[in-house]
Amino acid sequence: MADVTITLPDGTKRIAAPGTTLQAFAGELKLPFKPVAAELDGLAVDLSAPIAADCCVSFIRPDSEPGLDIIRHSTSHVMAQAVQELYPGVKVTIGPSIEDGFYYDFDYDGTFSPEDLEKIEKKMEEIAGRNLPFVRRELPKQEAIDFFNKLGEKYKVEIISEIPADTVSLYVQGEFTDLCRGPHVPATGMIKSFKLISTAGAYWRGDERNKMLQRIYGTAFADKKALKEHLARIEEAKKRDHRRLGKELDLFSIYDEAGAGLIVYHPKGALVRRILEDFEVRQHLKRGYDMVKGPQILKLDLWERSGHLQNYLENMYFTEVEGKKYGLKPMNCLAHMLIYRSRLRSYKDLPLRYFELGTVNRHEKSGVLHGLTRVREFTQDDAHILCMPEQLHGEISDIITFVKDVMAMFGFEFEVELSTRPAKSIGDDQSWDLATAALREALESNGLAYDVNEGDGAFYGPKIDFKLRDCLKRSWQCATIQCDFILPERFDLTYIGEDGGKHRPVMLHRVILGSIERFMGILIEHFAGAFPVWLSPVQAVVIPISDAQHEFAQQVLESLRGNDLRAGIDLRNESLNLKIREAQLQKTPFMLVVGNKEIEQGGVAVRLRSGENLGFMPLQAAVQKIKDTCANELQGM
RNA sequence: GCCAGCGUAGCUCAGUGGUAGAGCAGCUGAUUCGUAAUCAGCAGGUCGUCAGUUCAAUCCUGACCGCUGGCUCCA
Repeated sequence: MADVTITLPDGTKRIAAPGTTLQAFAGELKLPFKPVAAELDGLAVDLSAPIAADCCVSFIRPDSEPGLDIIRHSTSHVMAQAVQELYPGVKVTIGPSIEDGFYYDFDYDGTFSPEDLEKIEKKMEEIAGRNLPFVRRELPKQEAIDFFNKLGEKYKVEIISEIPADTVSLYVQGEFTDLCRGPHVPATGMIKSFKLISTAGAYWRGDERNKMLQRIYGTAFADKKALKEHLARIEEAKKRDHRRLGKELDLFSIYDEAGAGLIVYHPKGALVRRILEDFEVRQHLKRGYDMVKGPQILKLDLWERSGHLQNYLENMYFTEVEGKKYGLKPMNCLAHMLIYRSRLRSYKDLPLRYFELGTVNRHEKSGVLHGLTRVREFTQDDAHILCMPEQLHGEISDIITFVKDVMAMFGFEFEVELSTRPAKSIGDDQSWDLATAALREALESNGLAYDVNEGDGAFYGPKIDFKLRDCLKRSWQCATIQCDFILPERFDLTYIGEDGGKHRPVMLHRVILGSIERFMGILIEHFAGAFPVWLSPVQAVVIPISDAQHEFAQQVLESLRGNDLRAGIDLRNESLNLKIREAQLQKTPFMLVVGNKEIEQGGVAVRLRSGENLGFMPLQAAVQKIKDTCANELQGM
């Protein structure tokens, strides 16, 4: 048989005998790394695969993204083997690699304790030590089903039954066989740097009606050093956790006595929040929104009419006044629709943009609450835009620009998702299609990359979500734009068109920051507590060196406040070093030190929280410096 | 809501079947200081709540409340 020609990534060509395995071929190449698998004509395959014909081959580095993915996936198989060796009778389900690690879900009647994880880890090391090859087997579906049936692995049987192909692939390592697409590392000996992280309950197929399985999370890397660095990074990230910083910076707290998921703002947290809200009001007025304000409770009939009672009941709180039932608002839209309906509207009035910093209450399941990012009472920077269908595209575009501008100013990166009609929803197909198309077009004309989330829309319409990540890479929805043809109909909202006839407006629900609470949480983590100066609760602290400068320091403080700066003063009988240290730990942007020298020259010595010492500045110059910094941060918004 | 772990002083955390400790913070006094912790003394807790087991529970058991990590859900 004729030799085959292999093209390498750099374009060079090699000749090999047909049937040469990739592993053997890699050996000839003297690669500077130990490959975990290869790409054969763009398809990831095992190194044990033979080269049958002319092809392009590139080898996958263990420290590359696809390489780590394969290592983690193989590690999950090793973990499954370890678990089955230690706990006979445990059924395996699925065990994929995920961002930064992997997990495997087991059907086990007991639970895994931290001590169990240690045992499993030891067993995994033992299996790695056996250096068992990962052997790929392909067999007809029915044979695979019979095979797993014999083992009693009913979950595997269920999965195979749903695979459309005629044959499936299995991977065998020693006594352990798992259904798997592959590829895998050549042998368990390549699994060296891993750690089991945590356990969790997880519903089979993610459905809470199904049995809860026992999930074990772990992570794996190409080498021990990378693993150690990863674990250190997580520790480092925890230091900027907003729950921790919220306490350290005395911003807010949550009290058992008051209730779970309810935020109590301390002076500095309340101030930051207020500054954010002021910023929002300015931005909305600038962009043609009108401020409105609805009540916290509205009669039950209204919630029934809007569809909330049918679709949002389990998230709502109710109360009764003089025999009349009321619902505490979980959303702000109702009052906004009433305002629209309060008089006859002309097409010349549209679009109408109603903006409200609306505080809503939602009953969230206890297990989902999380610091500021998932709470039971929060304030949305909510707006409802009522417009003609032909204005929809422009309005959505403007909102997207609004979101982009605000996120850019804070320095956030975000991900975008388009969510379509869910099972539990109201309205006809035509309206849903129209609304979904409008959102899609606006995204595309703005050149935003997005993922589609089928069936994840609100019950009244499809939506675009903008997601930010917290310090531990968890993704949180902040801005959202929801298109709604349904509520205007339910509330019989109309406008008089050019033709003198009645027409139905379209409604957009949208938020920019989302919830002020959640956004603050993300902000705290993003800046590690060192807020931009314009947002800092204390922009400058005056620090006299000793009692002798107290009077002058007070004058400096008054002057700062007179210039609309948020300033504090540290008059404690403590050393300069201590005061500097504490101001630093509080992330105060400007420390204005006052000693006798400064009094003589009528100014302050300026130190930044970066540690940089700017030295003496006349007081007015320091004030101007702070103001300039703020203006610069706000980028003219 | 479900699975697991946790709940000890204001905070961070030790600890034990015979009712508890450290550091920081706090208070008092001394010190009056030049850019990340001055020194000394004092005080501080029905060990999340409620039941149960026990001669005896902060420790063991159960329920509840809350927190943490996930799952489902969601801004």
